[in-house]
Amino acid sequence: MAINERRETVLRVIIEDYIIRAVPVASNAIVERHGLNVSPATIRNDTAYLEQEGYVIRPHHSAGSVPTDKAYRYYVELLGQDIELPYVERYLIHRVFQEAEEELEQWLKTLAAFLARLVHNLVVITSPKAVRCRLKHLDLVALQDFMALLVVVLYEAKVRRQVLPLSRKVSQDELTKLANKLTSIYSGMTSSEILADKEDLSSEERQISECLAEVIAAEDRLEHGEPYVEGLRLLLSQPEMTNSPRILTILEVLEGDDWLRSMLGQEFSKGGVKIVIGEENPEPALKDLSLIASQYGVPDKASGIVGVIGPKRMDYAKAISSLNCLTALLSSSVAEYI
Amino acid sequence: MAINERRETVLRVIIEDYIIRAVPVASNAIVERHGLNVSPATIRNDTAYLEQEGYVIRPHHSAGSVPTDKAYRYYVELLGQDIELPYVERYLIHRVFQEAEEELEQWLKTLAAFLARLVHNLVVITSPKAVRCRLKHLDLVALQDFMALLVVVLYEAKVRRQVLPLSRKVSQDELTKLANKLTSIYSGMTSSEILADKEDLSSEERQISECLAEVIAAEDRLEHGEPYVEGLRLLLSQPEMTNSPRILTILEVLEGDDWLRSMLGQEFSKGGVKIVIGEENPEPALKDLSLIASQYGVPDKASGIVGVIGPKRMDYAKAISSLNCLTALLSSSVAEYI
DNA sequence: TTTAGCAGTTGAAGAGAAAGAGTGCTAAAT
DNA sequence: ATTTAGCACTCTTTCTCTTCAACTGCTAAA
Repeated sequence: MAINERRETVLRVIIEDYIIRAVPVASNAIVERHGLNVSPATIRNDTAYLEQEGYVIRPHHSAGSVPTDKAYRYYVELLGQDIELPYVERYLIHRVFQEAEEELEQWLKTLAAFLARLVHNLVVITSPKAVRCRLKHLDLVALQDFMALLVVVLYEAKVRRQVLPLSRKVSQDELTKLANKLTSIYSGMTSSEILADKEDLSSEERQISECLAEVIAAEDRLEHGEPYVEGLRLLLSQPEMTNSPRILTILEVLEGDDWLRSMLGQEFSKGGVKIVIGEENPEPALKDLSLIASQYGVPDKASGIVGVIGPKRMDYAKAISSLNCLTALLSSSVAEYI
Repeated sequence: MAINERRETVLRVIIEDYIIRAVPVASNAIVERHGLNVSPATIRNDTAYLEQEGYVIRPHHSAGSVPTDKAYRYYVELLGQDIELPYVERYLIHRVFQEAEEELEQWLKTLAAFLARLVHNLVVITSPKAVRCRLKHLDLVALQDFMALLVVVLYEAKVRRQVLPLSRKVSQDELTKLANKLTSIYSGMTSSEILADKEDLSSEERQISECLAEVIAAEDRLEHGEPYVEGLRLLLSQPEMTNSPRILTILEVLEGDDWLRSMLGQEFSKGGVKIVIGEENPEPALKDLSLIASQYGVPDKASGIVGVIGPKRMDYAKAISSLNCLTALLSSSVAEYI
């Protein structure tokens, strides 16, 4: 009783059948739907073996086989990273990609929504985030007598605002001059460079530059850019989600702020996609979902993440290959803008 | 057989009881829970009348009363607009409001999430949108030889980006000078003012200023600011949502782009809240939900919207008064920044 | 106009019974 | 040693039937 070629085939057939139908796979069906030249009884012997080895379980004693996490893990390792995405899908992704909208946010949202429809699951894309942000430009806007708004424009046209308390009444004219001066000194610098270069500044300018550096440093500290989540309805329309209190706990997690961090906390294998299956998931509420995520961008410069979240029973081949296709495009786009 | 005081009381009691318990209200319960000095049989006569007049229906022949849309409409008219929010809630809203985060987006998100928890339903807040946007500042960033990025900073620190094709190769230095010149000319202007004032410009500058005006005009054309939606889990955890295919169609609408427009398309009664109940809703998928929305800001200058979406059986008094409280705060905040 | 009393309705919950799907096991065949 | 046919067994699903409890509607009296 050992693993052999037919048993591997049987396992693969069970997984792929279950991915499509979401129903336990019977020995009969395995034979019928995949011209294996053996009888159902033989298949039953094989599935008994697979069950013993922990690759499948039965919902109850006389039911068909359902793949376990171990089976899915086996399956994705078997698939590998280099899956060819069918031409039609590839073409569509390219098309949507090229129809760049003027706004980055809108564009990422559109991409996420499109990918979600393609893989029929939830998709999250984070905006590209530079490892070390650099100042492009700063503005100071008078709010009240002792209060100004510091507008910080970073490279990649990211903008941050910060309310700034002043020790005296400063006119808008004066503020504009201040802003111009500081912009010309600090443009192109990172937060630590700004902190280092403070000679020849009045105490007031010094105070603003410290605030400025802190805004940029805060940006640096973020682990990822703004996440765009699309396709919740697609995830929730999956058969395993229909009637269950689970969807509420899932929503609860997804509406929170730190699920992304906890999911993506671990490093990415360079270039490849990261796959988290069921119980491997650190977040308890998501323990019967799978996550496939991929990093795009330029390593050590600027990068973002594209991820697909769906039931464990998801079309891994399609998700992986779509992700590969999209991240390649996004990476080249980021490379251009750096 | 006509409406009289007790019957109005009975109707109010039915509505308020149903809002709390989400279960058909029996004649017994009406008497017991609200010391009416009559017998259940009398109440039954009254509910029979209310049913005839279309204020309540019965899910089946021997069940208690459930309020109709007409009843809710009657109820909110009765409530009026000036409901006092209990001190605790008012205090909490003020507190969250004062804890301003540095980023407008983050702050609105926090406010929406807080309000959602308070009214236990879905909340949407749109960012304030100026009727006529004014340029604060513009930047030009070299991308490639014949391509620049136009960064437009509007008042209220809104930022828009637009890729700009150039007819020749322009250095970053030259672009910066161009941007400074155009900023000094156009700062504080609206899109039509920019279009009007184009004398003394080279054809290149003219081209940029047209692009600039178009970006601002596009912003003007938007009907509302960016919407922040929070509390989906709260809406979906309402008893009427638990097991139903409805939640999928609702999600479908909510994930789309134009439900807000269709819901808020009609004008706001000045100052007051707008209430849409059940069938009054233009969007079919939302026909058994209610929307309560309120506009904040400075009329004809800049404004946004705060809305609560929940089952028809929602706590209208609490929602209306919370909304009033929050919009007052938001309005004064917008007035300050204008 | 209100009330007590009671018959009548309806849905919800539970208990069988029957049907269907699919396996496990055994003994024979290859 | 593997494979297969055959059959008993298990478990879920679905239906029907019954019972129960929750209410109302109606009637006749207060």
